[in-house]
Formats: sequence, structure tokens, C-alpha cells
Amino acid sequence: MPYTYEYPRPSVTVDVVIFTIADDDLKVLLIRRGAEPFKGKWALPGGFVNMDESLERAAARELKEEVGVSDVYLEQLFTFGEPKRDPRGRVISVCYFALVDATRQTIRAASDAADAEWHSVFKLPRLAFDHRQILDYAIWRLRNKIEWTTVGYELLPPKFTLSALQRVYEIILQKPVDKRNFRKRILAQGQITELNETRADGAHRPARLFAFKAK
Amino acid sequence: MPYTYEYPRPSVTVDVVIFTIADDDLKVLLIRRGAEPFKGKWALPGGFVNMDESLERAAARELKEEVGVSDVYLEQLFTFGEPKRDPRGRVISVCYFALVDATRQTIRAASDAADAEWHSVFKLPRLAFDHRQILDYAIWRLRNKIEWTTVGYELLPPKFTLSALQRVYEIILQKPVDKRNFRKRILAQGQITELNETRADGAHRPARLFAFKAK
DNA sequence: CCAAAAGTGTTTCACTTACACCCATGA
DNA sequence: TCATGGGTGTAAGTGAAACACTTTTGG
Repeated sequence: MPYTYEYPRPSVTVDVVIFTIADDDLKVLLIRRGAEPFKGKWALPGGFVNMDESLERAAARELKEEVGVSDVYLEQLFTFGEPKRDPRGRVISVCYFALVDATRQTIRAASDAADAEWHSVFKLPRLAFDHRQILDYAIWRLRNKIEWTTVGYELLPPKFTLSALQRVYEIILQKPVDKRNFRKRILAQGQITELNETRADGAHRPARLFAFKAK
Repeated sequence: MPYTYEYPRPSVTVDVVIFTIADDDLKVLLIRRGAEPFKGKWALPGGFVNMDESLERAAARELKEEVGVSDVYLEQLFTFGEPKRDPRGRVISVCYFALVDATRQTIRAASDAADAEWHSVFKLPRLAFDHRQILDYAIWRLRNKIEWTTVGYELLPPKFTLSALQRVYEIILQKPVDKRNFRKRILAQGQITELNETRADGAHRPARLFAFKAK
């Protein structure tokens, strides 16, 4: 541990990989950069950490500013700090990943960005800085996590059908999932409750709705 | 992403949780602080990140300085950045955890610390800053990781007996492990090779030595 | 020959996987 | 009545857990 603070200090930012499911696809929010370097290129939303806010609060603030939501799933991902990752100087980026349910997201124009858009993670443009690497890592984490935990629910509204949840898994894992085994496994986890409601909109047999127990 | 760097900058340090197995116990290297705050208290080894070195290099450097080893297992753990975690000002700490095998560690006195010592993680003194929280998280990660991966080998010398490896697991998990199932499981992983050597020192039946394949 | 650690297989149980048909509804 | 997505069970296979005795060596 240091004795002194008379030491050159790097800049510290938080970048947030914000995922959602929309149009039957896994999407990530990207911001088109309005200034150099990488002007016009797409980048992850992010910004400086204020001196009086925690890292997680900074990430939550970004999320609020860029997507206009709070109380969503937010997890620290990794801290990227290669000396040359930003051409302007030493910037250390503490990265987070967030899961936002498709019905809540309402993108706001970010104050420091020309444009914000949801992009399919399977058809990504060229990204600024090392953001492609960050995003790839986030996808890898999401895929692992969905197999061992219950984060999948975070991408759905409070009431959802099992078919919708299954689609979330299929989209993220990019492989078909067996319907019967999926339902058995999910129900066996005991984390969701069957509701006495069905979905009204479909043209076919109405699907039973479920809800995630703890949130 | 920021436009400007005219922004207050926090200090950034790396702290390293260095584990080893010694005296049939899981040990962590702690440094006695020689200055305020927390003067005289034990703390994790750590220090500032130089402007031209990566975070991982900074952690490796600390490891080299404090324990005198390189080429050991090193993994980023978490970044702690609560605004009040250091009474002197805003300090963000990128934490790593390292696994050092018991035969290699030769503690050196650290340049900025009065003393460095291995402590049992089960009999810890009061630690400086939020280092207890960091250490608890590192132990949790180690326990998880050892169940799903092969990091256990990193705590042993290149040639080891299966009994020694089993003890590593028992010490970390703090529960007895079934010998036959353990051997089956480890061998089935296909990550270690049986050597044509036995351990010479024991007073009883000599144990076969094994080696980790990829390192 | 005794004490102590090394080494070795089989059975049981739980969980995962593969797989195909009927149901309910709106058009 | 038909097209479409919703919903259900069983059998086989795979991996984890429980469990006790024989072997080899040094003293």
C-alpha cells in the first residue's frame, strides 16, 4: 500500500455493456462517437467516475443516462488497463455488464454522443478502442452465466412465458434447446412461480405466464 | 466515452492476494504497514500502477517484489472503488489473486513495508482498509475455481503426489475429500501425467509422482 | 511384523439427454 | 378444420458419491 499520492494518476472510466433481447436477437447498446479519436465509430457507453461515487454507481448512472432505466441487473465484468488502449493517454476502464428487459428500454440520446443504437451482437460494426474485446468478453460471460445462474430472467419483463425464456436461452447460446428438458430444468430450479394468467395476444393456444420469485 | 481528460483523477493501485499452501494450511501474504493510516496493521501487498505498465504487469511486479517469484498463476479478481475506502482520498484498487507453490516462495522484505509474513487465512489479524473484504472474496473465488478448473496444481511444485494434491483440495475446501473418487476425477480430467518416479522421503510406501501437463 | 500412507472397483443414485404426440385457440 | 405454438412423460445414459480392504515400505 502506498505512502504517498504524489504519483501520476491515470484517468478512470466505467464502460457498460448493456444487453437486451429484441427482434428475436441479442442486442447491445452502442454510441456513435462525436469526437476524435475514433470519431464516427461505435463505442460502448461510458464515462468518467466521479470522485464521490462508487464504481457501481457510476455504471448505474451511465445506464440511467443512456437507457433511462435503473434497478436492472448490473455486474462488474473486468478492468481493462493496457497502457495504449486509448491514444490520448492512460485510461483505465472498469467495465460492467447490464441486462435490460426488452419492454423497459427506451433509449435516450446521450449527452456526449451523437447517436445511440441497439446493435445485434452478431452483426457488429467496427468498434472504437478495445471495445470489441470488452464486448466479446461480456458475451462469453453472459453465456457462461446463463448456464449456471438465473440471469436469463433479467432480460424478460416480470411476467413471461416459458417459450419466451427458452428463446432467450437459444438466442444467447445460439443453439436450439429441447423444450421439455428446458422446462423441467427451469421449474426444478424453483426460482419461478406459475401465475394464474395466460398471455392474451397470441393467435394460438394461450401460454401460461410465470414470474421470477426473487428480484 | 469521454471527450476530455480535464477531470479529477483517482489514484489507482493494484493489490494482490497471494496464496500458498504451507504447514498443511492455506496462507496469504500480508505486509505490516509502516505508515499511517493503519500504521502497524496488516495489509495486502500492493502499490501504484505505473503509467506505462499494464494492470497485470503491475500485479506481477508486486508479486516479484514481495515474494520474489514470477511465472505464477495470476488472475484479476475484482476492482474495489468505494469512495471512502482509503481515508486519504479516492483510491481505486484493481485486485488480483496469485497462487504460488510452497517450494518456490521466498519472501523478501518489501521496500515500503516494515514486515511481510504468511498468515493462515483461518486465523487472520485485523486488516487495513477494506482488505478483509477483498481477501474474503479471493477465498470464495479460489474455492469456486478449484471445483471447476485445475488451478489446484498451481499451489504445488512441478512434481507432486496425488495425496498432496488431495490435501490442497481439503485445505482449501475445509472438508474431507474421498480418496478414490478424487483420484478418479482428477485422472479423468486428463490434465496430469503419471511419472516413472516415486517420492523418496516418506517413511512408508513411496507415492507415485505426477506432473501437470500444460503450464 | 507392525505402523502408516499408497493404491485400487463396484454399486447406487441423481441428473441429463433424447425423443413424439396431443391440446387449445383464432382465423 | 386447419395452422400454429403450448404443453406433457419415459427410458437410457452419464457422472457423482458412498464405501473397505490390500499393498508397499521403513523401522
